[in-house]
Amino acid sequence: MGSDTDVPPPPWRTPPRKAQRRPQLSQDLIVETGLAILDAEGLDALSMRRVAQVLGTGPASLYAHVSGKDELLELIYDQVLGEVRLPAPDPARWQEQLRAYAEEMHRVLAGHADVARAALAGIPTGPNAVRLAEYVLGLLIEAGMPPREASLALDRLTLYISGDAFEGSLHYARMRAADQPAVETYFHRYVDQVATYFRSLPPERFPYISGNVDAMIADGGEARFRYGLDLLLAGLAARMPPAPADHRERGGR
Amino acid sequence: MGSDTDVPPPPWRTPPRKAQRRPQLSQDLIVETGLAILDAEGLDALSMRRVAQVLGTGPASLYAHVSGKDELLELIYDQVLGEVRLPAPDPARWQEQLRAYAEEMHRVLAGHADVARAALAGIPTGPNAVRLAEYVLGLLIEAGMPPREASLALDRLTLYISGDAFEGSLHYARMRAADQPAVETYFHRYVDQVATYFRSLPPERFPYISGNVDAMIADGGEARFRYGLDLLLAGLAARMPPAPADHRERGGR
DNA sequence: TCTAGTGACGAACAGCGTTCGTGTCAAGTA
DNA sequence: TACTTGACACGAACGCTGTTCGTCACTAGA
Repeated sequence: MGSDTDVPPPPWRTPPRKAQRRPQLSQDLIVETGLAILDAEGLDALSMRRVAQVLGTGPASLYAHVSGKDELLELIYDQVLGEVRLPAPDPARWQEQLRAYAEEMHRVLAGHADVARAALAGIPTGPNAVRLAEYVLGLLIEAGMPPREASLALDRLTLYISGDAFEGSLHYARMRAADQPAVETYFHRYVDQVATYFRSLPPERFPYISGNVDAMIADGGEARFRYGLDLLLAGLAARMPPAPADHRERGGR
Repeated sequence: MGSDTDVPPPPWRTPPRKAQRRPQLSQDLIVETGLAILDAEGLDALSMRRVAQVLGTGPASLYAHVSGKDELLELIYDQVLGEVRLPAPDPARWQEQLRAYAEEMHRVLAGHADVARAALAGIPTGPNAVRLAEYVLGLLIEAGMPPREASLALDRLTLYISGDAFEGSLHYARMRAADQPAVETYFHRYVDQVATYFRSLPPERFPYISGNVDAMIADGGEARFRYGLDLLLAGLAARMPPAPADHRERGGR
């Protein structure tokens, strides 16, 4: 979406205009800088002062382009959503495409450290969020789902994806806070810690937990996300009207 | 100004016998006070200084009983989880009981303002969280689900409940920040605002959103939560092995 | 009665988001 | 070309946060 609206190179007029005293602050520049800090140092390190410092100015200068930190987070989040790539909708394959959408969205959110913590922290109404909502809504409605239920499904699916990414980002933040070197190292230690705690529970009072520790720690974040997605999609498929509402194919089933 | 070093009312807990010089701080008292502040003024107002102020002391005094704010939030959250009441597990009615569990949990979280924001903010491992996990895990395993899948289902269900409550608590926080008098007033205005925004979108670019605004705002938080819960339960039911013995229902769809 | 130790706590540190008042530069107008 | 205007940059400050240090009062044990 951003590729057709922005025109990055106007080379005949602006480039040599280099006023170092006035660094040409803009909302886009602030958002870009904020996202860079978020990716490099995490959400906890993202402060107005930090953004201003990177831009070589004071925090007060940002408020001419951004109403506050909340708006900055929303803008950053929507910028990230712009990376979500969607195939052309094909309602006949709605289930497959819905899964692809969820996994793509999850992939993008996971790729930007703990940006998901900003996702749930505000109600996203940016242009990219709207674009994604339109896609899912259209897919479900064209597949035959009543609009009211389609909006419910969109809402729940979004909540699930954001919630899972949010939870994952918390682990990421803890890893960062603990100065752990690698993701695998941190995760291994964390899982070990939880497993040890579960095993230490009195078996007569918590037989199911203490007796199934290995089963509880068997699956990682990826498998957990897919399992919940499978549950939601199965639930949706059970509610979807059986025959496609298209005029041509009346399949017997 | 600011000479009011006298603490006017400690209405939550008045030490009747002990000397006022030593207010007998304890972890329980701190957690109780923190929960009271959370309920009365919201999570944003819950600070170490605020807790200390209510207890008539300084913030440094709290650190002898609580390692920091994170631990305090975890303790408060687990205290809230203690309010969840569970019936005796009956695996034959696992679906019904699982729904009851989810709604009870949701009810308790919603009853404590934005305590849910503390729920997702930390990984709960308190005694009450373990108790609830044991209940759900046992219910699903005894109903015939493999332990590994049962732990997946528990994980996803917990995420969904917490995520939904978290989202709701954000609205609560915004209502509080906007000094809105009543919940209904705030919600009505918010929904109106979103609906107006959706209607203002160009119909040729966003036909499904702008054409179904009424359907999108039809259902409130309660209905949305139940719908997602239905999806998850339906997905689980489809994966559950058929009942072992007496009663089997032929699905009529 | 003396001593040891534990918990309470004032003060301070470093950082946060945000606002105010002032300064300065670029563009518009005469 | 000279003047005006207005938007933007920004230093400083306010009030807040979580947390730590050093000290001090008090109580329990000898």
